[in-house]
Amino acid sequence: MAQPTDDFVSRVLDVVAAIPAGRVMSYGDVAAAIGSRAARGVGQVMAYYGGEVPWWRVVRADGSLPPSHDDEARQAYLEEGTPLRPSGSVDVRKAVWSPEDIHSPHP
DNA sequence: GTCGTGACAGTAG
DNA sequence: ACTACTGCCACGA
Repeated sequence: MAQPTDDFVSRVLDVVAAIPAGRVMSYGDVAAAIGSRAARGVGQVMAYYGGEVPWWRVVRADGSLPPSHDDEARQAYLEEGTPLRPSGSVDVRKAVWSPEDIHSPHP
């Protein structure tokens, strides 16, 4: 049954799973991509179902990594080649991705 | 059925 | 730079 959980979760997982390697999306961006502002809801979905999607490609609006998993995420960025900043965060300026950017104007 | 909490965002002071 | 409030969603007690 399409409970509110499965519906919201399905959309979040779908968007997160659609993020290509080397790119990242902020919680608010993911929420906006599914037509909601539940940045918090997205984080909750990650906490419960994040094991099924590249949660490390989801970062905070300022590019900061999750306080509890920044170490894992940072390692993944090195493997994916995500633009990192000397501050230890992601260069959101270049790594921010959007479902409409699938065309990738220019790498 | 209400309250509190959490991998958040944005604005205001 | 910081804290505080609000908005949104789901889960646990």
